[in-house]
Amino acid sequence: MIVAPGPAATAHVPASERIYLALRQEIMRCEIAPGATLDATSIARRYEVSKTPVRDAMQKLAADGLVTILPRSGYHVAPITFQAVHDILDMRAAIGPHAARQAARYATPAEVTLLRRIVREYDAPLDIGTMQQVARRFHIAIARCSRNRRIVALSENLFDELERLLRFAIDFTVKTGEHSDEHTALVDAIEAGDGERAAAIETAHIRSSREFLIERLMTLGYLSENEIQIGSASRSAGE
Amino acid sequence: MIVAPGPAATAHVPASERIYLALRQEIMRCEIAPGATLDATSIARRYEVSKTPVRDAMQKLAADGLVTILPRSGYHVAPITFQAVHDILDMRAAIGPHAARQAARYATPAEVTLLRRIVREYDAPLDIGTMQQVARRFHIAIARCSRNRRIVALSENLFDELERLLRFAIDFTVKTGEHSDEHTALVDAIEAGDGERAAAIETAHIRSSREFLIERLMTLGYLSENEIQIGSASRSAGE
DNA sequence: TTTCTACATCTGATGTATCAAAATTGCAAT
DNA sequence: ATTGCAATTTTGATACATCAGATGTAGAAA
Repeated sequence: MIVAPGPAATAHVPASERIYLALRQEIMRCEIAPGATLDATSIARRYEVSKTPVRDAMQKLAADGLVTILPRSGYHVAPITFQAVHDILDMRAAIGPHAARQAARYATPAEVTLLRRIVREYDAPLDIGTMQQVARRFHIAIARCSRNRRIVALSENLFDELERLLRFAIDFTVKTGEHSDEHTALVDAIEAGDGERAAAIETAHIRSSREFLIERLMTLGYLSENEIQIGSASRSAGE
Repeated sequence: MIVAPGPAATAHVPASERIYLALRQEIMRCEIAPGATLDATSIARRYEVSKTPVRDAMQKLAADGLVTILPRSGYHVAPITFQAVHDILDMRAAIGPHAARQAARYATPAEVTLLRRIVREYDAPLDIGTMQQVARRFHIAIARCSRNRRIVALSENLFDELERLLRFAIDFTVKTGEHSDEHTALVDAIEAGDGERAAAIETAHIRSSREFLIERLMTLGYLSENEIQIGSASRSAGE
């Protein structure tokens, strides 16, 4: 029962997936402006395919919340609103502490080792961009420890979207070096199996992170009053 | 101004939406068995449309997590696994208390009134089915108070899926009459603006709800060991 | 006879080209 | 300036073609 001479494991390039990934990346990097209208036909031309896979891609993007589909009208990439930023940060505040608490219950020694390895990456001075990447991996690793696939998927989604929303607001060249202690303490709590302490640390961490980001947005002129609106007037998204 | 003689206000029946809703309902009511394979062609015949809207519907269902798409292979309705039940209940444990806490911050008097009206429905003796409906409306009303659209959407999704997962396990004719106090206390805390108390009550509530459901599942013979598996062998979902 | 492998077939998803319907846009007329 | 109509644009749907994977059959080896 050796597995044959396998010509590599089916290197499928499911076309619609290609377009989905490509568009997703462009949207996330804001190479396609928030609020912009997407024309299925021209996209189909650009990627040299028909419109059907484009439709599939649009559906997937809509599922991610990256585009909204107005029936018989058009595909719009989600605008950046204060509401959206708030929702995401608030959602992290709901998920993060819970994930930390569950991680304290379920994390294996191997997983704790992985967490420590990630934390160590904070030692080097990092720009905000890569720091966010590290933070992303760290928190998603914790999410995995929670033994809840939904939480993992949701966490990934939140980080992705947050990255996009902040791309407008953050100067990615800024250097920072910090947080290492906080993260170490969190891993310690997880290793000790102290769920409440882990949750508390994560709560504080997310709160400070949230305040940092909000303040930064306000400093940079977004969030002037209590409304940021980059992109089309958000059609009240209906029911 | 006046909306024309309108043949009814554009009773848009966006075909793909029709099929999506129809299939969704069938899947949720387990009229289509968990783990079953869906044939796009026959579905297209059944609803007298082409395959394209069926594909769109499948994408949406996949986004809801109700079907999994194996590329070039088939559409399968999600099997019922212990993991799935666990994930959903755990997710509620993460979201619920946070929503309650935020509701305590943001709820308007009108919203509190609405919540009290819903709680009052518990006074009459209800079977489990309608009780779940009431519980659903109650918790979603709270989610709305949190001012976080994601939390609202996620809550709705969780309740929907939970309903499906439990349809196998619950005897919907059982009568129960309870919980009214717990819910009243929760609304009181929200009205008083006491977020921590609201969150604590919700935590306890979800915990007892969870235990009730798990115990019920075990009593009924599901969850024999620590695995329930209705439907196809869950292809280990990769990655 | 049994089993394993190689081949052929068949099913069903994926993609293309085309068409129809609806909405937005621009123009013209009042 | 506003309203109504027509033309363009773009989505939504259909029918058809293609292609990968699953299934079934037959033949060879044990």
